[in-house]
Amino acid sequence: MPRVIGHIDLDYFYAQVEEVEDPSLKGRPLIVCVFSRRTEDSGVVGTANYRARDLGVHSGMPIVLAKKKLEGRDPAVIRMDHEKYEAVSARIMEALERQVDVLEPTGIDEAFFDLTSSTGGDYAKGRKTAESIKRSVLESESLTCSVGLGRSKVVAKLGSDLSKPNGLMVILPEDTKAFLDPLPANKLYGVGPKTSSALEEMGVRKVGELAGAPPSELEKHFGKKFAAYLTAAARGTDEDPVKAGLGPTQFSRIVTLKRNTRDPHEAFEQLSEGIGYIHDKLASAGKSFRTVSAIGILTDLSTKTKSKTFETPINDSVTLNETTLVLFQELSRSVSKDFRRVGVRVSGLADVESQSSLSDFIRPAR
DNA sequence: CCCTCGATCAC
DNA sequence: CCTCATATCGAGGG
Repeated sequence: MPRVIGHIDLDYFYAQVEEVEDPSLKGRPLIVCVFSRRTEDSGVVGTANYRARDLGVHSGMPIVLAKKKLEGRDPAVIRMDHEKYEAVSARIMEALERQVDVLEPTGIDEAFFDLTSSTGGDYAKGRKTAESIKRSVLESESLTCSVGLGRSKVVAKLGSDLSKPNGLMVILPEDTKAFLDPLPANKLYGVGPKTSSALEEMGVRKVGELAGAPPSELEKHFGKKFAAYLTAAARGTDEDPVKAGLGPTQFSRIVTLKRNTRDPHEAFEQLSEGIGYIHDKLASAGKSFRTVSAIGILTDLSTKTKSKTFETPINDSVTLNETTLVLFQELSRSVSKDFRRVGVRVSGLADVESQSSLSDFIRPAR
């Protein structure tokens, strides 16, 4: 029996949340911005509403450029408030949990879900559930979303993508091939700019062409694993299951420096708030870590990292701070350009609880 | 098998 | 002009 997989995507999420909070923004082009505080308007657009998108603005665009495009259009410019969107997202995800068999959040504004067992593979039932999900998000949070339903994650994601905003697209298993074949290959989940241009060089532009491409050719360019994924994705036969949300496995924070430098103390100084933030995240998640990484983004925007892994999990802030500084001292010696941005990451997370829990002293039977 | 690091993706 | 966070993979070294 084919699976019934869904993907839900909250429409232009940050901007829509702002519109709900202040409906007077609705008629105007709106951009939610990440200010880097380097200069007055340095930074990028996080999300734009459709009014702004119609005028050529998109996420990732420098704020200065977006403002130019919106000049004379009475634009609303709002600073991103991540905590606010996080809270809305958490409420929605919690409600979704109760309406599907398995929920796998993949970002603040999107999630995969599985309806196979509750629908018994009946797509008409699946559509009903999807409609009811859309209704409940609208009623509880006044937010529109887009939902795709199909036999695999890749197909479901395409459905939500192609139907947005406020859409619902159901791709029946028997229609999958006709649906996929004519699409541009770069629409597929996992096919970004690099993969896309490599595919183009081999003469592959459509999903249908990718589906029929010789495996040996794909493996040569992308390696065995990714090649197999591409073929399955293009055929709508990727079997990747929807996995119930497993907690985070790393936390990181990156800041843009006020001015370029390679002085490790200056980098550390400007990052110290970020390190405090990481420590708070660890504490509230009840996690310790084994690995710390210092991250440097150089003036040419290339990335350099240096990391250290401890024998046993750590959770004290002194060690975190000291280690970060040392790593930056080492990192700055290895670079020939200044840092533009610096960051810190902790990974290899472990539950603080489990460190001294009874289970650690019980040898698993073999 | 583990660690380190860069690359890629997508947000 | 160029933010920020996370997961995953593969190469290279041990």
